[in-house]
Amino acid sequence: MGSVFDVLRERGFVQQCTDPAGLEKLLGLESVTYYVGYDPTASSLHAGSLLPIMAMAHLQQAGHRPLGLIGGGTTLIGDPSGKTEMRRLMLAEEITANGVAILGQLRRYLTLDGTAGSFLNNADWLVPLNYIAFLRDIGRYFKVNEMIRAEAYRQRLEREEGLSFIEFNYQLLQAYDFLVLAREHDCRLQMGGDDQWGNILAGVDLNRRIDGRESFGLTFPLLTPARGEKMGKTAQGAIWLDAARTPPYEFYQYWINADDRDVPRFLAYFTFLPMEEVRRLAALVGAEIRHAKAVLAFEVTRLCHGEAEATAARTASRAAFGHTDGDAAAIPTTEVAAERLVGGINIVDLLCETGLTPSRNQARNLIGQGGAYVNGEPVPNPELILTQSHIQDGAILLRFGKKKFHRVVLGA
RNA sequence: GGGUAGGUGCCCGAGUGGCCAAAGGGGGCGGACUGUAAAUCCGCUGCGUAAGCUUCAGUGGUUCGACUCCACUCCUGCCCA
Repeated sequence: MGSVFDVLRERGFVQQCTDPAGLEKLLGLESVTYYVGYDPTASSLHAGSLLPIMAMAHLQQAGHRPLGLIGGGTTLIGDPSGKTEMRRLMLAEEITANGVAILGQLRRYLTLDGTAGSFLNNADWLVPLNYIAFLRDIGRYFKVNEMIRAEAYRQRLEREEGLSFIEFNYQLLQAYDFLVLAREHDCRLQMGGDDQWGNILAGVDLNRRIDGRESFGLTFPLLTPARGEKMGKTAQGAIWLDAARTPPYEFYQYWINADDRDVPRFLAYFTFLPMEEVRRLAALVGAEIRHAKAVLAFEVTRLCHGEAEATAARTASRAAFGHTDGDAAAIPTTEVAAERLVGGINIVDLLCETGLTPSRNQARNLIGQGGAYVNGEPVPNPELILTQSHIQDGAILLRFGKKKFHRVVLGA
């Protein structure tokens, strides 16, 4: 029987670890408290954050104790790691509100009841810090020549943007976080993206040097999808975990549209399917891969938004793409007053109103290129007027290109 | 603080008085081909039905006319202190 560490390893979560053998042993001996920090820079986490969340969930399922840490204090400064430019400084109230929202999202994956796991904000101990005391007690352990050797800082130093002093301090604060968590919550393990390796190491070092306490660090691979931007980001924007920002239907579509090459690891990372099943699905070839994508999309959506939403998203997706005649209600929908349809609505106006198209020019452009459809029929010209006769099964189905659907229904 | 080089559309990056809504590339989008995949090929990519309008860090100025010239402001890199 494999250990949790084996599970993490097998699923591809382990990029670097300060002491794999030691950590594996510890995880086998006792319930270990571990943490991952999340930056409350937005009121929602996005698909990219799912990787650490899933890792945390695997560990909790094995009986270990997660600490969900919000970087409320560090976000007041800005993290330079892997970022090409300095973050906008944010207001404290905004950061706190974001933290609350993020906690709600973490709770869908983790139990953070204060016993099985906890939720913390580093603003609690970072904000009251005394500068002189901090320099004396913590700062003395950091060597600048070592720090600038770290990849994250080196990149910044080489770029044109420069690196401000407060950002440079991030590593000290993150290391200090680990020290505090180790002392007050007996936290033994910090995990994070591979770009956090330097910061995590700094914390492990600090624990050893100040308290003589052994702690561990583990990083996840930085996920770069086969095509496109960072994980969880599309050119249209991020894929948020918040249903208000990214409706379950769109969330589902994001995953079902995954690149073939990403499917095997996505299944391992973002679902709890047993690895035998993952391997079976990953072995599919050609058009069959679509089955694997459907499973991926459903599972990830189910974990994030629940069974009902996932089912609705799947049904709507199947209906939209012509696989079945199911209920398409989960497709993004706009209500239009009945009387307006009596007079007739111009297709360009409607395209803009539904948000399918950001401007009238682009709506016309799309129509000109044959990329706009009403109920599956290409829109012949921008002068097309839609009336009640276009309603089919209670809605007008607009389509933008091959994949973007939108329903228009009668409203009050 | 001194010197110097810069700030251009989603990003990178040309442009250096009119021919510029602004080259080129990337990205994105549409079409064809497919499997709601990739690769490839073709097209589109500020707003406006149009006339036209608003963009090239900001403000003011010179000029018939400025992204291009001048002044000041803000921001950034590099060198010096």
